[in-house]
Amino acid sequence: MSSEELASRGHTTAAQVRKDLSHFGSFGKRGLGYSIAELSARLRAILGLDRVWRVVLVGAGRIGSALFEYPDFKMRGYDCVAILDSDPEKIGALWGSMTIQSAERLEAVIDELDAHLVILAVPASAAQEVADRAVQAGVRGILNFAPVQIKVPDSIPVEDVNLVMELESLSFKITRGEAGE
Amino acid sequence: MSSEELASRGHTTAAQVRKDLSHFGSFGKRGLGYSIAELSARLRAILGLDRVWRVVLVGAGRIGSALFEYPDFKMRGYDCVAILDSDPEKIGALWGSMTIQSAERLEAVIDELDAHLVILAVPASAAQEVADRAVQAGVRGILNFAPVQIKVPDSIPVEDVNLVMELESLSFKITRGEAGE
DNA sequence: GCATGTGAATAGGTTCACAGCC
DNA sequence: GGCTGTGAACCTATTCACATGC
Repeated sequence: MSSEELASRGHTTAAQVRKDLSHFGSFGKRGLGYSIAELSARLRAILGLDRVWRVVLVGAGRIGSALFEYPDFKMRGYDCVAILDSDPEKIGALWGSMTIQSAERLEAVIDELDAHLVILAVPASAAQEVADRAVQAGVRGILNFAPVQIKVPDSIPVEDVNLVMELESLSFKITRGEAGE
Repeated sequence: MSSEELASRGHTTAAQVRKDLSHFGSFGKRGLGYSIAELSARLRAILGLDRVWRVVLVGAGRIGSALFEYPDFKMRGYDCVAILDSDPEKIGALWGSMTIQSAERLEAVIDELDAHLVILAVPASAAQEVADRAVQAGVRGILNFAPVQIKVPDSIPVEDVNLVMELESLSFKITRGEAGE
């Protein structure tokens, strides 16, 4: 496949595709384009997707449940090894074959199960405390759904997903009359 | 509040805050800083948040449910005026005081209720068709949770939320050993 | 011949630093 | 004195265009 075709699929330009890829090496063949199989394998390695990431889900509410049921989740190499919640009503309940455990067990499960990532699907008021404890317990990265900026050491990457901000971005673009995407 | 303090709260620099704000006008007072009340009002107007946006939720699955229950949703000026699904088992069910309607009614509800935005919480296989119909019916913007790039006219902004990509971004940052955020 | 990979040119965005105003 | 608003300097990212290799 040519950089031209990759670009059109990815909402970008051919030059951009080539420049970006060249940053990590030289994967194509001149006159021919890129081999999908090879490109895919190389990119998976670069992105760190050629391994299993063990994930602890904190917060067994609706967002947590939506994530847990997401079909691509396990398929893409993310293994949810524990579900925690602080609500006594929920603790002990089963999601599929997994038992919801007490949020107090956060440090224990990260340590015992050697978890790499934590998904924060808790209320904003609890997010910072859970994040602090997770970092202390040795977690490597955090996916944060709580609508609050959490503070962690620079060495721990955090990705924020804030649904209201996505809607606000739409509002802005519509209001300004900008082009889409 | 000074640009310095705004910066520290927003994970950025004072110069950045001033430059960004200056793009939309001159909201501060020299020697004093910015009035929170005025700044907030001006930014809300710029972002188009000083009005109600009517939203149609398509897909009454777990993601849809998580969104619908999100407390900030209505509070921030987004009014969910209809919930649609194509599953006959779900049609007619109540979420709060709202009845889930047939997905066939998409054009009808957009038109009748003068909806501005559509939230796509449907499987990837259905996303493009729903998007096409929504655009045809006059929707102004789309929030897309389906893990697929939908094609719409340039004049219609689309925001994509892809949970797996957020995790992959974490994987990459951890693998490269980069700093967080 | 054809499409990559890459320097050079360009555009865009961030930081600096200070004049101007409170 | 303090802090904004902004041109100038700087840095990063995108686009161009072509030499290189299949």
